Amino acid sequence: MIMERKVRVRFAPSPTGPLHMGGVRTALFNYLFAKKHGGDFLLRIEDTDQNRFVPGAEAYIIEALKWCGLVPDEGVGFGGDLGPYRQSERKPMYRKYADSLIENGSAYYAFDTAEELDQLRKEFEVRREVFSYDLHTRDGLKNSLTLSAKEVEEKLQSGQHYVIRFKMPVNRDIVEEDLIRGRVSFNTNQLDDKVLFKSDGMPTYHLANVVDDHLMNITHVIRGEEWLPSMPLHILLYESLGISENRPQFSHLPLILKPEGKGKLSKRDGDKMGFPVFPLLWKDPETGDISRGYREDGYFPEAFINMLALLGWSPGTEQEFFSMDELIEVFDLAHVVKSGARFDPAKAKWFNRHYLQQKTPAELAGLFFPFLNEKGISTDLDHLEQIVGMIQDRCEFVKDLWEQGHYFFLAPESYDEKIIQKKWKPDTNEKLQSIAELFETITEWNAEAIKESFSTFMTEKEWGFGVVMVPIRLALVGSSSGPDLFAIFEMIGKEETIGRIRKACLVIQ
RNA sequence: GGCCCGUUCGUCUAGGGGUUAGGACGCCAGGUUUUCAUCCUGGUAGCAGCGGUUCGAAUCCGCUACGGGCUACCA
Repeated sequence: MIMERKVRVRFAPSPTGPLHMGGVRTALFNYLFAKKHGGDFLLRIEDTDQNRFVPGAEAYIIEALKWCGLVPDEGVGFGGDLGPYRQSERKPMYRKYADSLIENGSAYYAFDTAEELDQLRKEFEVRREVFSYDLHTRDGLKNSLTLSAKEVEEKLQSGQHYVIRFKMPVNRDIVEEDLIRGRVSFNTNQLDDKVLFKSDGMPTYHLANVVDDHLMNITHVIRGEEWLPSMPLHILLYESLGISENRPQFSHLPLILKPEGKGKLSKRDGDKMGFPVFPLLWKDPETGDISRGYREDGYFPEAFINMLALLGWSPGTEQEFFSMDELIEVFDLAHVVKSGARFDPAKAKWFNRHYLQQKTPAELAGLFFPFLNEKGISTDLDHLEQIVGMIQDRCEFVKDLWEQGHYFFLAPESYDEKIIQKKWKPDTNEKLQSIAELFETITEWNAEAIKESFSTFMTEKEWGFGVVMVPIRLALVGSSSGPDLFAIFEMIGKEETIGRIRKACLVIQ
């Protein structure tokens, strides 16, 4: 009986900047797959390119994953027995793999300088061709395939810079069953001799990723579609290294596309259309540029995750709201969509609205409280809870509570001009003054009692409800929207209510 | 240019030989309401095109078109 290996997947970002929401989704799908199968989710930092290192990016990635609830079982910042989990710290481990490839003829030394290769690319371009270091060109270049053993030895000894390239085999069909896409095939004649080991002594992504996945017992590689073209190289690498027996299975996720226009979602789209592209706010350490984040924009992590889960995956049912546990329960690679998905910022907001409505007024009051403090407004939580209960269903974000309820704390400083034009008649002042007088006489100040006295009064005067309600609302709120007016009267109190009505009469003539 | 992947309402998607092609967001209309929003109800709208296989194709195959990705000593 063959025992199934424990599922182990990894999220392997490069710390070159803030984590894109597409990256978060990749992490999410990896996490869901791992948890669904009782496996491990690892975080490995792929920092083999020292030139692209950005300070703070790694900490950002870790914080973002934590905020999203995608906590790794192993990895940088999370412990684990198969570390280090930062590739720069694994540098000494890769050399012997590269050497073994040279030894068995799967790879070779190449001494061509970057300048020489650039020059070649330009020459090819003039002829409208594309230079590729491959079976057609490698025999005419400076490498251990064309140079004598002696020359190679001399160059190596003299410390001349070199890289190690994979020698792509001739005319082999590499066919792989991608767990999302099904059968995908490539012919090696179309593939080039990728650099595996750089002249600075670091492996490239291709070598490091294969070696590390092997050493870390990774069973499934779930990554973005941009990696699909290098899958045959990776498969060949496992084979040449003699470690293909337990090699992982591959799955390539579709990309997240711009809401409008062509191409994949980028930071610019967010700036242009006013939505975040990153989970957390990011300040570029070099330029100082700020990129907004879902967290700082007021999204709940559960809304962000729910939205992301349904972007490129569907449960096959009509359920649309999922907790993380529910996602784990039903997640399935087979239901990942193959085509790229356009991101819809309106739907992200809609998800946030849903999760906000799910919260109790007490919970929301707790979240709103610090926000008010920042504005220098002090109040007590019980009072706040009552207010929140009145305006919660009008909000998508916690910050909307202010937009929808500022008048509970501050008297309006101005009144909507359009509403004045439309609803403030010549006799409105007089009517409001008499209503203020009526309010003076009310001793039991609650919505129900006020409404009763008010109704009686209106009937006596034979005034239409609609004629005075809007002006009063304008006086109290500053605009024509909001919850039940009598509830507002009760909430802001008798003195304040009367004061605001009288003030409006003074200001609006 | 070459290679690879993809294509169902405007958007996210279900559906995998026989369905009135389902849901959600958005949008529109109606209802509720003292206002506005929420909410409720309803509506709008789709199988890229052409060939083939088949009694029958959104579904299988091919071609075309379109979209996307890759094509660095970046990941």
